Amino acid sequence: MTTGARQAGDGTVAKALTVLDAVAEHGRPVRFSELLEESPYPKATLYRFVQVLTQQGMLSFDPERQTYAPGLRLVRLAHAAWQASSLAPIARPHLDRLSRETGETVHLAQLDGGQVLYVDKRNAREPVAMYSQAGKVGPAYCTGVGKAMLAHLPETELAPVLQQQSWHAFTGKTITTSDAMRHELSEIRARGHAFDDEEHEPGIICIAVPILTRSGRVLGAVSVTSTTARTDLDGLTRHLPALRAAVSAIAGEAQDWRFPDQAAE
Amino acid sequence: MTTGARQAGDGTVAKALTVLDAVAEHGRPVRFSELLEESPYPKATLYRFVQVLTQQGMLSFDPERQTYAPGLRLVRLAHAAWQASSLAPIARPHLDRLSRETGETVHLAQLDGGQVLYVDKRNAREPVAMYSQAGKVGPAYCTGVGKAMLAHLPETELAPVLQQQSWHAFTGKTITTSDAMRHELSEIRARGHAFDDEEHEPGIICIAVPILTRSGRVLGAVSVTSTTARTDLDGLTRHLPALRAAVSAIAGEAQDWRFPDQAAE
DNA sequence: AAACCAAGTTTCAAATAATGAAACTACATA
DNA sequence: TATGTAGTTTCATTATTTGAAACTTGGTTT
Repeated sequence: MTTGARQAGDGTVAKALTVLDAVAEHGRPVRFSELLEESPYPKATLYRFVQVLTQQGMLSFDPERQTYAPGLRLVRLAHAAWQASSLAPIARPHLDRLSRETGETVHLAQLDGGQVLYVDKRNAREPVAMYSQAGKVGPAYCTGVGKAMLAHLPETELAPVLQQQSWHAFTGKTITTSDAMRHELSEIRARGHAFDDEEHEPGIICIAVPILTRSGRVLGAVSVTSTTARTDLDGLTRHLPALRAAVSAIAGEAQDWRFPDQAAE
Repeated sequence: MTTGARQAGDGTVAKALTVLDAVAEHGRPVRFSELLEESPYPKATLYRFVQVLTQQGMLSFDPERQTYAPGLRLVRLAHAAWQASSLAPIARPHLDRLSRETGETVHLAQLDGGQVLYVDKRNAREPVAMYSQAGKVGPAYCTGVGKAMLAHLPETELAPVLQQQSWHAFTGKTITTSDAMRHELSEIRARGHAFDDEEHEPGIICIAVPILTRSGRVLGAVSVTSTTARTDLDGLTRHLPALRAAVSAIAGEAQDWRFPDQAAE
């Protein structure tokens, strides 16, 4: 095994994906020269990567502007990813109903690498959503869905995750230490649901419930979000029955469908 | 010496992406052996590809069941792609409005490699089971959005695309030859909008309008879909004003956003 | 108009990574 | 224990990638 300086020289595919990331991170069409500035690769090498990726549909090239953007092949792949590796397809009808019943914003999230990945979402007003809203990641330590999931992680998984958190104080109410979080998590465990009391964004509050397998393994979480202008934490608890109903329906179907028990790793 | 131009054997990256596609197409976690069966590559080679892709986060591996699924990095990239290179973010409010006004299913599509890629969708108030979801691909020659876009393709792009079509007769009304299609396309061009008269699915009809730049380049298309049980082609034309309004709004914003006259920001 | 410049594209020998048959391991089943 | 199946590793061979530099293109300055 090559320890020490692990250069990017350990795989052509890896390097090409680096370039893909670079384009994606811009969020706007990018010029070749812009990529070149940030790239560790020489002109000709980067040029070839960009050519291959474009030819493969992973990037799209606008010949008028001479700019590169993420390609439509990625959109296609996304559909598959969303279908296959998330709870979203199972949860869809239940989120729809929850959204109708509560009239509030609804989130479905899963835990990934210590972060919260929003896998699906219903807006307070719009009844239909796409995977477009998946792919957004957020902090685990200051969101309702994040804390709901952390509360049910076994210690061996929880410890490293807590270590990864940035503990940035987004608001005055953000929990910013591991110890405080462990206390909060035990309360959430006892209570069965988590709140986000403006810990991430001022004025935004939510109530969240974890999706668990029968054996207690965490699959994800669902939350109902509102604003302090419209209600308060107590007010949110009136959505609990609907929230619990949705979560247990999702858990039941997920169990049958795809997540037989036993933890990984 | 350049060997005879063979198929996709022209790059490691391309081959790896092929593997990605294979996993994505399954729509469920796949075993290594399943991939091996379909793969043109020998065991060791495929194994290395899968290893690299997993290590890179493009695939995720479930060690319990020894299965591969599309990975989280892919979800993130895909989100970026959807945001940056599709019309969806621009079109969103307009699709919402069109959906409200018509009460029917609304599709936003783009052309990708001779196929129709549905990049966004709004369901009808009465949901009808249908073959289309955001991120899915469909045939260009027998869908309203597909024909609307083909009608405005320059000849140099149209010819190869027509050659790629399968011309499978999904229904008795499907157009199944290039010549018939060229005639249909000229009618669509003259008329300004395309119909799908049960050419893809029995009972499903739609009206579609292309999204064009000022210079006439095709960006995408929007359609309003209904069923023969509820209306007919003439009936669909009453949605034309709303459809045109949505399309021209999208075209206008797309022009500003994606094709600015000056690089700014 | 000529000179210049910047961005993008191509070349080619050297360096490197990919290849794949076969051997090996792990685990399940007879 | 024997046998089969799925997954993993090895390593000499082969093909691909690499990147400095030269070249092209299109636009701007002198």
